Amino acid sequence: MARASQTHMAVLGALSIEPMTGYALRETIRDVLGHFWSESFGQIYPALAELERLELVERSGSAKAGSSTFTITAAGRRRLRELLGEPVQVAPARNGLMLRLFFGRTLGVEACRELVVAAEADAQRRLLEFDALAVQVAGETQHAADEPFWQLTISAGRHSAQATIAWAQECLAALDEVAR
Amino acid sequence: MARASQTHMAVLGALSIEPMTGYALRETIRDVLGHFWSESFGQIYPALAELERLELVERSGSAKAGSSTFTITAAGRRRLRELLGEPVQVAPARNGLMLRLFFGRTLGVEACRELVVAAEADAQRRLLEFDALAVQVAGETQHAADEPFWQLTISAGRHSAQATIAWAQECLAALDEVAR
DNA sequence: TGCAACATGTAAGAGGTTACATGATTAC
DNA sequence: GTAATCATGTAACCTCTTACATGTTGCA
Repeated sequence: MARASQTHMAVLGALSIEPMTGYALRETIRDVLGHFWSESFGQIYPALAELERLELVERSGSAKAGSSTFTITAAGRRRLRELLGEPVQVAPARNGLMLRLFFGRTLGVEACRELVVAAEADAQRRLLEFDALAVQVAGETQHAADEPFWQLTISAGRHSAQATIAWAQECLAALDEVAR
Repeated sequence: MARASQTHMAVLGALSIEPMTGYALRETIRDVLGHFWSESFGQIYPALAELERLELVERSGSAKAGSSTFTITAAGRRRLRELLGEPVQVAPARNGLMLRLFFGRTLGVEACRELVVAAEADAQRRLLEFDALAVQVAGETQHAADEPFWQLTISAGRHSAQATIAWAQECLAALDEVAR
């Protein structure tokens, strides 16, 4: 059995919702999974070719004609279930903001403050996005069976953004203490 | 000017606290920066060689002798300040747990529940770690000037863990609704 | 004496991004 | 007609991890 591929999981997953072109696949991943997943063109097309070779997806219309739609096969759905059941791979932590704050004495209090303010603003923006997204998903009646699961991921984003905002405010108070 | 390197930032940063061997460097990064940063051996040694070539660190004792200590130079400290001042690079999001929950209808409610329970347990464990870490850092009088900054990163970890716990509990309630 | 931990490095390869090349279709 | 968008793919390159090879030091 081929080894687990996270890209295959994302691509098969997206195609399990509805058939689409490679281009639309990328847009869907960016717009729908964007707050917790990403794939680039350089990954998507080779993945589709590989999945086609394995008969996990089917292509209708030729690539030359400018546009071909990919549909997940029954074997593809089985493979998707298999991939989803594999242990979650935790990506090694790499948080550039925390690295800078850790060396805050060298970076300087003012620069730290700016980074924290920017992080808070970004979290506020994300919070608004999640609010809008939750309403939008709730209104899509054609995906009613998926909706509760999708709301879980939106809720996770919201909790994360709120935590960032609370932390940032605590941070700014602490940095005031340091500056004094 | 050489382009920004995140690994150089982490290595120079760690050496700015105290001189050490490559091996100790890896242990320090894992134990001290571990909850928000990681570097592997395969990155650290080439980075040290490159930094030595650029005269940003100095090696005392030869590699052949089995052990050499690396010390940051004045130019190294300047370079570190420069690197810390560069814009934070945001890594593309890749959250395997969220991807699985998003396709929860295919994965199944029970498997989702197990993933969420595991995520909550992990967050609880991290919370205890942060509590211990905060006390430990507060007790290290030799790093008094760095301490407030280090506490900021610990506080971020704590907020993040707490958010995960709150989310997980909400999640389990929502999954009960779905299962019913 | 032999094992565990300390220490340094290299090589192979997976995985991923970016830029480029190319062309079709649609809207103005 | 021409610009923007849709669409497919490749190539170069970079980063990072893993496994391997090698040797030293301390200690039970």
